[in-house]
Amino acid sequence: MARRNDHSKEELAELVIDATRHLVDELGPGRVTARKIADRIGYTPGTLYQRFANLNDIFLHVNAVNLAQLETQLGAAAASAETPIDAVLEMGYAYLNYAASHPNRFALMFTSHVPHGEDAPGHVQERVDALFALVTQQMSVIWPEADAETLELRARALWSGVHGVASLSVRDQLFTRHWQADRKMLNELITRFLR
Amino acid sequence: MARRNDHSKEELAELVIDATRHLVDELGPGRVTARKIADRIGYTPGTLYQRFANLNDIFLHVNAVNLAQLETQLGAAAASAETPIDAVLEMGYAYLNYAASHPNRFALMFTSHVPHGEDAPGHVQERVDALFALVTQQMSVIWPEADAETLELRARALWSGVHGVASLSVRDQLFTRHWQADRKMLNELITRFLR
DNA sequence: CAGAATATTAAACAATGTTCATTTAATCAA
DNA sequence: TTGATTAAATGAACATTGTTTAATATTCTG
Repeated sequence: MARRNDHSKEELAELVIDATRHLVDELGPGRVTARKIADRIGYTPGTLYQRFANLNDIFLHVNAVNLAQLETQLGAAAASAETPIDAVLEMGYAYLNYAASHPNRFALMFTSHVPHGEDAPGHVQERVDALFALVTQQMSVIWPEADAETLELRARALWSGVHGVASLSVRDQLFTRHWQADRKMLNELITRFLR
Repeated sequence: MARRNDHSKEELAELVIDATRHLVDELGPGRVTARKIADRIGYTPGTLYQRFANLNDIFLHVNAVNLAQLETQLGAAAASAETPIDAVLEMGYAYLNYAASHPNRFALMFTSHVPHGEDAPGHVQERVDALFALVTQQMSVIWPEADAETLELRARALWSGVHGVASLSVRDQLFTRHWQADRKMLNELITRFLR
């Protein structure tokens, strides 16, 4: 068998990314192998390397997709809020929720060894920027007189905090058995910061 | 060659842990292999598996050592401060500093896939607890009237935030080119929280 | 319809974590 | 001082990994 034009380049790339996405969900980042991806889409491992530089490259593309998805969820959460403070809170909960619902995706994005080299899809940085922008936007409502630099700093500061809670929570490194400790901590962190 | 009593069980275990610690520093968690560890201490890979269940087990022991070291540094930072708020700030800086100085150690502790199973050295949880305790302690000075549960929650909330800044900073995921952005963010986060 | 271009494969490579029978030295009993 | 027992360390093997590449078979082009 060789050269069956079952899929176009773009279709194949999407097949690979999608299969990898699901494999990551099912097995966790560390157990996703080139052969498993190839198996799932009905190709052989070698094929992957024509569209992607290596496995890491594929993971980066998966991250881009997931970040975009996360971004829309955060956007929706913010949109449903009445006040800017509520918006940030809701976004925080949405973030926590995403991490809890898709721990493996979250791990791939933030707690796996996926170095973003030159060949990385520029999308990733853009997506993270967009994420921070959502927070900055709310803060500009809370502090209308603050300059851009201050807002950027504060947004990143608070959101890093939110990220910290989510990170430790997914990895069960909070070591507390309070019910919904992560949500309570998030509430504490955000309200004290924005007050 | 076989059975040369060059080292006792305990000595050998320490040799392994120490060699792994340095290899992690030099190569990053992902590039440390059983053969490299064995090479460095002048043994063969098989030997590692008499003292440790597997590579992951070794990593967990390395984490325990590193956590203890981090703990002493945070303790020292707090001790040198005048006020409790300063103490938390200094601890935060020390945390950030440790992450920046030893990014690979930090990665192994928090951003690598090192599942802590049953066989895990209980030390790890105890070390994390001790770390949180350092923060809680300062907060009990700031809020003398607060009950234990509130303090625990607040300490974990703030420290998760600090951890978030450090995490994103080590991985260059803050995507800002402000000079010492991480330190500024940390200051913002802590002072606003404790104010 | 011949020939060029290319998508896909299959096989190979070195390196990985881990296991285990074998070998060698140290320990113990006499 | 022997001989037998115990245990430490080896080395070879295994399956699996990411990645490369020559060969293959199909589609495209003239």
